Amino acid sequence: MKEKEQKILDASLKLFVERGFHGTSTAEIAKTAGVATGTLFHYFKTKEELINRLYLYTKESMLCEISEHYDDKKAFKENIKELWLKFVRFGVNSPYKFQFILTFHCSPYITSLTKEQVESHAESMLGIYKNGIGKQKIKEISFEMVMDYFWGNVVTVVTHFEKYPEKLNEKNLDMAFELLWDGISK
Amino acid sequence: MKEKEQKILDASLKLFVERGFHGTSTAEIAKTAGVATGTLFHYFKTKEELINRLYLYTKESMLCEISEHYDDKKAFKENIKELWLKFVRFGVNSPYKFQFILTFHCSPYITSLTKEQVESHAESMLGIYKNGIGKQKIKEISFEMVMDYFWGNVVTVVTHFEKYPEKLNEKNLDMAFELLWDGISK
Amino acid sequence: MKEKEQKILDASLKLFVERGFHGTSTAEIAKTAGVATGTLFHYFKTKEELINRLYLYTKESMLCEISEHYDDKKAFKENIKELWLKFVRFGVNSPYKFQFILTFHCSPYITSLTKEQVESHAESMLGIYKNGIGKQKIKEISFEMVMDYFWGNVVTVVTHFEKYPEKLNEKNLDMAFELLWDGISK
Amino acid sequence: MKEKEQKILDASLKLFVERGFHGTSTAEIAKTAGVATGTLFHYFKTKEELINRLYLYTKESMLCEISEHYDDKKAFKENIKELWLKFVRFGVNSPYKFQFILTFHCSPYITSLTKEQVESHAESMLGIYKNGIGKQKIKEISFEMVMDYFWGNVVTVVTHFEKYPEKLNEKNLDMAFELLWDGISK
DNA sequence: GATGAATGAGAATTCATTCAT
DNA sequence: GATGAATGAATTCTCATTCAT
Repeated sequence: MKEKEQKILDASLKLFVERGFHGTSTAEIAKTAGVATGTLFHYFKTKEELINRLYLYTKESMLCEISEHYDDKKAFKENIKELWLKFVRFGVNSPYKFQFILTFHCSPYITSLTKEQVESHAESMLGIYKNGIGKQKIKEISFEMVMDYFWGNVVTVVTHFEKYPEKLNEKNLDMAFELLWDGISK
Repeated sequence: MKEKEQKILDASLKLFVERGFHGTSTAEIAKTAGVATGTLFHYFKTKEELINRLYLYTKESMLCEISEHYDDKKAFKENIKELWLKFVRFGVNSPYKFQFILTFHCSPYITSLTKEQVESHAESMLGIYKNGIGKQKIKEISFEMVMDYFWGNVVTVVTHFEKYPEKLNEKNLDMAFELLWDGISK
Repeated sequence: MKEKEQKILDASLKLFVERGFHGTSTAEIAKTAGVATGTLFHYFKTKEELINRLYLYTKESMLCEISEHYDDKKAFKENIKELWLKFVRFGVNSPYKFQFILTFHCSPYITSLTKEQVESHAESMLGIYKNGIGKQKIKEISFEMVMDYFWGNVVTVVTHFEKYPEKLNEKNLDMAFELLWDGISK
Repeated sequence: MKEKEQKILDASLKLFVERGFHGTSTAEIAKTAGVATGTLFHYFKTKEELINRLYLYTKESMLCEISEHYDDKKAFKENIKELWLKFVRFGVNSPYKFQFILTFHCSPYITSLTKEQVESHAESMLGIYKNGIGKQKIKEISFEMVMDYFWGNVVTVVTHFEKYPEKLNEKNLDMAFELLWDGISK
């Protein structure tokens, strides 16, 4: 990716999260990125294309950092905790990207075409779920509920540590995971 | 409250949730409410005042429906479940108001002055928390964490049942609460 | 005139002078006058009618205070000084009315119909002029020039004493008149 | 200065003089200037900035044309007449600029910051005044009064010749100056 | 007479987008 | 590729005027 293109993505990530899509003008993005407005439209045909490309970029960033593989040698709880930790760490380390995905996942600016382009984290979760059910480790609740609960928990925890950064340490992370685990495990 | 004022609040609640603050024009709000644009500005000096008054209104609506009292005769778990249910039911019955509070609670359009005007639900939660800790019913985690976890759980559950309305029944509500309870209880 | 009608005239005189015609809203006039907007439009069909009636009112006020008669017994200079003094005193004592006439005499809001309704001070001036020319007291310059010079002088003097109110005394008034007199007299 | 910027200044000069600040819409200015409304706001951030920049521009125009130097070789009267003529000629040749300065010099739209940026014509006048007093050529009246009288006279004369353009000739200009000179000289 | 809620055309200003350089 | 002047539709907000009470 060209340097200016990257700068535009970075600037718009920050601004879209802080002020929303309609609250951010392309002029501001260009200014923040240190380029001319014409340059922005050279790389991104429209503002909508910009936010869609930004969505692809952030989602890829996240999936890249997650990319876990279920490890049969480890205990089931370890496997799920590892996945959980990866999401939480991504959220804590890349708060803008995390918040962007959170905010714009359901927004009308992200076309369904874009959404199709990113494989969801559902697949890896589905494996874990089936395994957990099979081994009778987790309660018999629907896959959708577990998915939503897992993700909701990640969001809650990331948001919490963003509010109270001084609380972010291994012990509290472990405790936070136990809240999730004790909730879903048998 | 005057009839037209109410219609404007209703219309803006819907539109702000669906399209965001900057994504909704005052002309659209007025049209949806069935009044002239001038009328909107007769009741609300600026668009910002409108969203702030809307915030006060929705928050009051919620607190009005929650307004629980801790009942010593009931078991601790019953008490906390009742509070949880009230929030979830509010979210399910008033999805726009619930989503509005969720989206705009942290938005820069809501002034701190407005936020001061609504007593948070923290107070009732604090009573329950202390009681739970005292009776050694809940894990020894910080109050802030319990608060965030409780609220995050409510959000997750409401969102889930909005996605899958056919799943909304007593049994699934109970199961959803158990996810929370087993997480935070000793 | 009804009390509220008078209050509206007073309020609009002040506001039109301070902020101009378009810079003053009827709502502000009503508020300053202590009446409802509807009341303003009860007494004055339109904003334009208001400023036209205000023009008639201020012009009448002035002409009423001027209303001089040429006195053959007095010296020619005395006669003209008396007229000059009356204008200057009106300007100093009723600065809003004076400024209003000054500003709106040539404005497009005052219809020619309105202007016709007020006899100008030209008539009395014409008498003086002819007399002055006849007695060979004043230079042989056109009537129009004398008129404009006389009136320009009044405006200059009134404006000057408004800027430096501490200088307003008999001596300085006399000196100011001499500037005019020595200019136009032979 | 860019071509479109100049066209906007020219158009607003005409319209502000003819209809006043609030009586002129930015849309009209843009239309008259032959540019889009957006272009106006590209060069002038607000309507207020426009009128302030216009004030600087007109005042500079005038001072540029005046820029006299007292010439000791000439008679005192000649010197003062030359200055007077320059002002009158500016007013006659640039009636819009002259009227604009006249109307907006005391208006609240022109910020004091703007006024500071233009050196007044007072300085050259002060030199003439001191010289005149010193040579016992002019009456012993305050500097402020002479200033106001001189300027008031210029305004009167310019306005008069605008009303009666057919009267504008050397002879009448001389006569008009004599009105001023005989007024202030000993 | 007096009120002020209601109206909608019009005001100043913003902004995504284009295009000549 | 890069720039930023230029555009005009859309936005927030104002205001003269009306009319039911």
